[in-house]
Amino acid sequence: MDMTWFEEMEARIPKGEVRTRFAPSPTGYMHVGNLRTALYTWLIARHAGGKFLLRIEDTDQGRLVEGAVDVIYKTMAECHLDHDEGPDVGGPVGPYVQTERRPLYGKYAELLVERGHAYRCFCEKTESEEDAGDFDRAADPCRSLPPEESARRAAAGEPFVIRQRIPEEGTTTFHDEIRGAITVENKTLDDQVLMKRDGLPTYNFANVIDDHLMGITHVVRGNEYLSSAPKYNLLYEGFGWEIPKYVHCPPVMRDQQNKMSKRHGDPSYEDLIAQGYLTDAVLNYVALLGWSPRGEQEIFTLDELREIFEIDGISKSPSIFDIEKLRYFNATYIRNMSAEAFAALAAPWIRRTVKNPAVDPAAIAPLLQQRTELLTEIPEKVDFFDALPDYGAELFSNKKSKCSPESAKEILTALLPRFEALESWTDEALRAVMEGLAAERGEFKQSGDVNPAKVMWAARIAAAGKAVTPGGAVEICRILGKDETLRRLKLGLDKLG
RNA sequence: GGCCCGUUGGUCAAGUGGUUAAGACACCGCCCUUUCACGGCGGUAACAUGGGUUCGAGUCCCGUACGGGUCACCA
Repeated sequence: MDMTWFEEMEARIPKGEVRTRFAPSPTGYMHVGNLRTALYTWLIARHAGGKFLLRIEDTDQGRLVEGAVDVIYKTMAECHLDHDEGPDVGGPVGPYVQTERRPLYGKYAELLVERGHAYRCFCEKTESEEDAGDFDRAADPCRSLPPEESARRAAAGEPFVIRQRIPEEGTTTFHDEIRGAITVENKTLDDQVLMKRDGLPTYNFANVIDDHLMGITHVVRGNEYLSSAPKYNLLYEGFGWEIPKYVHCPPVMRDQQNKMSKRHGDPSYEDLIAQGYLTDAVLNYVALLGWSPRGEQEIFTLDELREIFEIDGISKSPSIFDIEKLRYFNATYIRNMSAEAFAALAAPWIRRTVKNPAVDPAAIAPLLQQRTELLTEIPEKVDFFDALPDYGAELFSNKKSKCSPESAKEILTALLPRFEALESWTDEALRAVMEGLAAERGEFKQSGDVNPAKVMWAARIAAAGKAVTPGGAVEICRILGKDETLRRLKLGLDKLG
């Protein structure tokens, strides 16, 4: 074996900095759980001023999806999770696509065989999954094959897999950053396959090799790998490599029992965006799902998160994804935007139902900002600006403002000529007219102030044709414009007979 | 089944031997209010369970229950 090759590989590894990696397989979409793992991984690197790498794990050709890698790049960029090294930007420890790293793994497996930490197994492949679990290393004759014979049979072309040689006795302890030290007995570990019969590495083996060769200092991944961690450690020890820190994140659940899954119809990141959620709100929510900061603040920018993120704030137990709370975060993000930013964001959603070019979406947006939790609910909220809904006279009845169809008729009758006479069609003017009418009608509050409730209700119903609207009579009439408002008030009077 | 991990209100969660057991979402009530929202104030609601250790346990130890993960030549 050519030792200098291994030394060269070692020499490429950057030292003295925190390095983390996100290693998704290209499935065509981003799970919420994956997004959170990506975020935590990125935060750990950025908090420490280290490097964040992207590695594509595409060894499962069967699951390959066209364009899926682009989805990963696009999502990461959209979420501002920038990477320092990766397939697209290169880096010192490439290639960053697992299929391109294929030639590496066999060499390391052979090295392990030479050192006695792994061995060739020539046994027949077990076909059924049930039997596969029954592999008994004590009974495997290959485990104790003399090295010369093993090498001879391999050279003769006999097919084999390479298995890890787990010590029979003793225990292995590994350290998880979230839970602390965990010790297991070696006899409960199995001689897992490292290299498959087809010469390709298994996932676990490829991971160890790649993480080491890429200088990964913190291996951040799902809880499901917790029980294979001791085997990883034995592998690192077999190579004489430094063991990275493990951060096993608990899963994001859909309910008490089940992980979130596409199969159960749970939304992916892309689905959430399509449902009207904002990227920043999703990231903020997901950051707090399974991790908590020290104080009571909940709304954080990515920069703030990067400042304060600590691994020990990650929780040990699974978290249930609560769409209601995400909704709240989303609403908060919408409210906290500048009016201009919201107007720009809302405009296309307003235009879905408001086609009339005379109505300016920018005028409607301010009415919406405090009333929108999801962008997708905008179109139905503003549809009445485009076309007056078909409504019945009973809509004028309202207990709280003490309005009835009869009083509405009086009000509209009195309002029409005054609106017609209005020179300037502004909020102030409209308000003055309506409050003036209420005063004339003797509608006052206990405090003695004018109570325009009844007038406003009648005007708003006539103008909007809906019981619930964003904004009040004043704003709606102003946006509608004089001609359209007058037309609608007359129409209302018609309905009231 | 073996091994490993976990368990504070409906949900997210703080809490690291002494607290009236935070806070947020949701829910309910009140206030504000031209509808609906926003906002403000208040309320209901939790340490899975049984034993220890200790002057004192949500916090430490052991057992039990429940949940999850894993035990593939899948990733």
